[in-house]
Amino acid sequence: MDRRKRKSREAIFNAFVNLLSKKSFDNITVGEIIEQADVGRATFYAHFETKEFLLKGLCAELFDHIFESELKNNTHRNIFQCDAPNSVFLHLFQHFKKNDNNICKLLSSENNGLFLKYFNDSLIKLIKNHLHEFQNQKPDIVSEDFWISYVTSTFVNTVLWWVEKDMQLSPETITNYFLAVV
Amino acid sequence: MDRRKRKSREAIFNAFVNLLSKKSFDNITVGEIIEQADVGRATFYAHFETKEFLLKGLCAELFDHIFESELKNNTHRNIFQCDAPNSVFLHLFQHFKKNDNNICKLLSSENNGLFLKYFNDSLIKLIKNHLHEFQNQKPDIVSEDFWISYVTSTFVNTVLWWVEKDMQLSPETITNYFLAVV
DNA sequence: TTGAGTTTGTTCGATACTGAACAAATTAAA
DNA sequence: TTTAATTTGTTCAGTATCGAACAAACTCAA
Repeated sequence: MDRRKRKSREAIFNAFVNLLSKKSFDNITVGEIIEQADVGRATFYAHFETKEFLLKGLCAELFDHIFESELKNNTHRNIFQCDAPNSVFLHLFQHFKKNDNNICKLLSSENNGLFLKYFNDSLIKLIKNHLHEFQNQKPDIVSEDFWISYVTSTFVNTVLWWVEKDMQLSPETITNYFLAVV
Repeated sequence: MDRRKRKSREAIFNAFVNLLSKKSFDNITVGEIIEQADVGRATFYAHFETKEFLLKGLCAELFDHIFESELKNNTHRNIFQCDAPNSVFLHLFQHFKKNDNNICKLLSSENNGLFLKYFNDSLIKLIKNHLHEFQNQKPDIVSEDFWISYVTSTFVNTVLWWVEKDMQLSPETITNYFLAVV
């Protein structure tokens, strides 16, 4: 990616998450974002159609990172940085625990609907790749699609519950909780 | 200044002073600077003719800040930030004490010749503006030019001596030392 | 409801930056 | 000295960003 694109993109993401740590998504204006990101208005809209797409992009960035660390050839520059563990689920919990870029604020926010939607959508793709890990638990009656949807929503709910309890359990423990129920 | 120019300029300055804190001016290559600054080669040369001009620019930036805080309307964005005291000399000593952007490395470096030259040149302009503070000390025999040169070099030597002694004396004390001898 | 102020999203000419290539100068090693 | 490798400084077509303006949509108090 062109150096300028990468810089603008990172600047906008960083400004966005900084603002998210202070106020809710709905109360953040594009004007505030571009001011904090120190980029022009036209630049913002060259990258993101709307504020919602920015949020979507942030989620994509998170899951890109998760996907990539799976493939082990972590070459491209991503705003999320860590040493990826074996389990993708543990990996995700760890990122939430680290509260990378205040991502948790998005989950526990009053207006988390949009984020949850993206979260869910991205997660489904991830779960599909790891379906084999749950294959033997799947009851024969249910369809695969339903099974994927079930595992995904269970994961989302586990995360929500965990965040609501201020993430007092360790990422390892909550991962085991999740694996135990599905 | 155009947002892009300002950003590139700041990035290059910051990369430069970071490198200066690790190695001497002569051992720093333009390649290293642009890598750390994360800008293209052509961009560097669009801003600075050579590495020497970069150093010159850094000095200018420091003295611009000093001059500006004198005029009290500190509007434009400068890489040096502080609350300016009454005495410009104290102000300068304070910046050295803070070691803003490793500026001291430049003074105590083996190859400080070039920097000292710029330092001296910039300082002369500053001293000229404050000549009235030393006017009653000037012997009648000596010319004004000589007097300026004398005060300037005395200040430079005071700074060098102070830095050499690891700046153990407070900025206030060393300022008084300086004012006492001239 | 009205009107003033804010925010959104778009437009466009001007400009800075990119990336890649290149010859020339410098440095280091053989 | 000769050679290889590094570094310098320049060039240029392609692209992203700038800044400033603008209409349209929205907000909210009067």
